[in-house]
Amino acid sequence: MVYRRTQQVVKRLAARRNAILAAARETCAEGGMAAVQIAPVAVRANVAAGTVYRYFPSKADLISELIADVSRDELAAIRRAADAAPGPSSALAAAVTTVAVHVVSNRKLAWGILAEPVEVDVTESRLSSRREIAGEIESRIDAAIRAGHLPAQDTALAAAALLGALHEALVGPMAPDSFDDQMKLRDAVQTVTLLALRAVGVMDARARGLVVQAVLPTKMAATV
Amino acid sequence: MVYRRTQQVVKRLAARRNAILAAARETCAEGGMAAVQIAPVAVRANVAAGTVYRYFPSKADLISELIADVSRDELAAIRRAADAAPGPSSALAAAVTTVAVHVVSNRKLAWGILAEPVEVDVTESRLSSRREIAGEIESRIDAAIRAGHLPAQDTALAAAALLGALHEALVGPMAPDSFDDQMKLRDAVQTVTLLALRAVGVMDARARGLVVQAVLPTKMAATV
DNA sequence: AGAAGAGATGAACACCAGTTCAGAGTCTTT
DNA sequence: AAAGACTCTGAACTGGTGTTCATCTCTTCT
Repeated sequence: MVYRRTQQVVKRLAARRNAILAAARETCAEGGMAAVQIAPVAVRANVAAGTVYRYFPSKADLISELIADVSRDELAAIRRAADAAPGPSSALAAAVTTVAVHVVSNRKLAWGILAEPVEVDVTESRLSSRREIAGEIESRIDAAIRAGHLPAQDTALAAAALLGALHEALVGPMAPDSFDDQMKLRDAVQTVTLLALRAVGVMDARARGLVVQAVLPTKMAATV
Repeated sequence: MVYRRTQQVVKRLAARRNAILAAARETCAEGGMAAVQIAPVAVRANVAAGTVYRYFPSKADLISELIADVSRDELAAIRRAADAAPGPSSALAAAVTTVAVHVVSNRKLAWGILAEPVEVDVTESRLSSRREIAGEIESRIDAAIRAGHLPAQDTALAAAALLGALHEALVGPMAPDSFDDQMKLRDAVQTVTLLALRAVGVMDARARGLVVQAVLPTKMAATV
């Protein structure tokens, strides 16, 4: 007898897989990576614990996919924002601002994806996630250098440093407990973006202008 | 009967405690925080596993003390370097360079202390460690501002961002696998220090001068 | 409708490092 | 020297979470 998956089943399987991933993402956004355990995620996705293993070989795989997923969305958002900017410097400012806004708006998730301790080994996917984002920033820095807006420099190191600055200032443990009102949040984003632009060599006066332009069009409540 | 600890015993107890902490530190420097487990540390310190619990109530306490210990040394080194500098800007440059050199020279340890996933909860001690170091950097930034060398700004956020940049660029997962030769290491330190100084608003030309001055006197092989 | 393949279930299992504690060893006092 | 107090030992215990698998349910094909 030849059993063949009907279209309906294929769809249901895909939906389940997505439901599990979505459940993991929501769980992470609410309680951080520590809360992403098989049992709770399964409950949230309306499946049994064992079912999770029919879709993901192990917890490490589940979390790796989660990280890749979030990372993909983030990268797309950065590209969108940067591509919409009028010039290389604005593009860089827009990229940086986008990252800043996203991480402050979704700190638990960002922290979980980026740095929060996990039992299983997810260093690989975290690394490639960082590489993707850093690569994008790096190419924007590079474009600005080629346009003569920035001094020549080690772009890889600069990109890494920029992201590190954003993360530590906005989502790390030292970041203010809560950016309660929109204004404080906006201030923090502006300050850090300004810092980042100056770091790569944008002149102070020019940087201020770029920051204002970059922050204005950004939906502050953006979801990662 | 009144039992009284003789001086010799007090000394031995203290020595043992130090031996355990030292063993933990060495273990962390070699294998990262993941390697800091009670059994291996006990073996290294030449005591039984149970003995560790006569000196530290739990693994969390042991690691917290380890973090505090390293942090204390680091803070002292930063102060020493900064205080020896001729002016506020040089002091800031010296402080940043010191951190940079220390973290690249001891990456496994730095990563373990700063950000590596741990089973137990050490967020508190990591937080205060960061606060101490960031506070020192912050006050140096503040001094430079008061001296009119830097524009006014949110110093707390700036200090956090600076440290984040150093960490991500030099010890994070994206940092080059190894700064094999002294020259590469020196280059990385210089580049990142330059980036950091520009971030807080030091003019590019001036920043370059400060970096060269700051890097020169630093023992590159410094131990944290 | 019924047989057979595929998917889902969830209780039971396995693993593993932190922690405990009864007994052995060491030091202090009389 | 002997008793009492403190310290050390390390094998056994514990707790919690990822993972498995015998069983059940659902789907496909004749």
